[in-house]
Amino acid sequence: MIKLAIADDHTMFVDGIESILQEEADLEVMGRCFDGQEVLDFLDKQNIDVLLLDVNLPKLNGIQVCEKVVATYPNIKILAISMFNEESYVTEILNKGALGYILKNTGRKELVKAIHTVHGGQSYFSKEVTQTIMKGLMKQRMNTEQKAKFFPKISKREKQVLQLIIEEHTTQEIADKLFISLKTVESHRSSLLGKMNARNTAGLVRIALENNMLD
Amino acid sequence: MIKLAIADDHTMFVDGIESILQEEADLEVMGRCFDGQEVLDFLDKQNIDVLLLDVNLPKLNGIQVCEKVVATYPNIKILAISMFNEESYVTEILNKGALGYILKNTGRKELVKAIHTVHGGQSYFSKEVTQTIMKGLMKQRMNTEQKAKFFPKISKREKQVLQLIIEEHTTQEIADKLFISLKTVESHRSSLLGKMNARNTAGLVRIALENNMLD
DNA sequence: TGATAATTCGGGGTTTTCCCTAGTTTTAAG
DNA sequence: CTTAAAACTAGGGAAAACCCCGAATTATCA
Repeated sequence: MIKLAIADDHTMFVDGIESILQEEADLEVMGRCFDGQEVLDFLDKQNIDVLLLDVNLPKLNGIQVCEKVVATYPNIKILAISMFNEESYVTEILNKGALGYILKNTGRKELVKAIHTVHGGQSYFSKEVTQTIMKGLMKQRMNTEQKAKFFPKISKREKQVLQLIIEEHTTQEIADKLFISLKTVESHRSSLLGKMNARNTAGLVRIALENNMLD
Repeated sequence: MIKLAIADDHTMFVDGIESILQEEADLEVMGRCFDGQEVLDFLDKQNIDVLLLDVNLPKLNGIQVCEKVVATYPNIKILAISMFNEESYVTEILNKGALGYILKNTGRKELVKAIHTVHGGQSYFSKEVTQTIMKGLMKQRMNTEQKAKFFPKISKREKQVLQLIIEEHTTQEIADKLFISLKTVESHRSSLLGKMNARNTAGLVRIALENNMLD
């Protein structure tokens, strides 16, 4: 008997998964959690084998939850479930110790298979996710310059500049606010364009907002 | 016995709903559709009472599907189901003839209740959705000046330009794409800045993304 | 300690965006 | 049907953003 917990903020979805899994004789859903904090509280009291974890959770997101769970309960296998086949999501949560990553458009058979695979200690990915991971591996073979384009690691100062750009401040205004030269801010802008692989300010703002790069 | 069909592109979600509804004696799921076209094809062959319709469907979206279904099969009650409590979604699909609108974070009890209510010809909304509708009504009571400030009505052309700006195209590129002059696009940009109360491109993108002004 | 990244700044230039004005066409309302 | 508002079109000039070059100092991490 594999003991499970489901963490997703969409009740209907949790209900659905639970119904599906009830029909499996060797699977038992022990708990349902609707945000990241609930997951941690639940694991405090209950022991489980596999955690079905949505990447986009309120309060603590799936990545943060995954990190904490892996650190505290290394025996729990984590299967990430998400609407989005986003490389950043996939790589981040896998780096934090999740064993599998499946999309919400996978069928019941594949879901059950994924749970069994992960429970056995092996990793499992949806077909689409595998492609995404492959793409990620390709990038790792690239040199640092190219890598930087795909994995935006922006510095503290760059983040400040980015924040002010998004708040509609001009380069001159940003320079005044940060007590640095106009040219320095331009330099940071240029770095941001390169790192985030954006062509202009519009891209900078879009990518920053879409990837929640602000605090 | 209420005959149902489910239209949603996330298999896992459809499976879940189906499992939930199987436990209800008086509900029967007749069909599952994964995009808008499938819904229309299915209704050609099969007669149902209630259609559970996701707003964000591939090929034909839920709003388009709703319009067609209401026109062709006026007896079918439509219950919209969505991840998003977005006013534009809610009002649009209700205008097209949907009877109810519930979010995917509503529980199984409420789902079943919503189906019964809609089947009886009455409308049903999630609590959050009701608030959204209320907010919408409040807006209608405002004068045009206030409305413009908070709810910028941008024209068709302006929307096209805005979309392309967000996709990082320059003014020249946009002009070429739309077969109009550089100066005309600049003019549209200027109008957008005024209507959306933005100071520059960064603000344009931020406001557009935060308010879901794109299709 | 030694390489790497971050932060700072400058010159000099091109490209893009922004502002103001203004004509024509389309739409909506009286 | 007339008229006003809006949408769409555009030009010239100013401001801002972007690019390529180079370079110094300071942090950081292996």
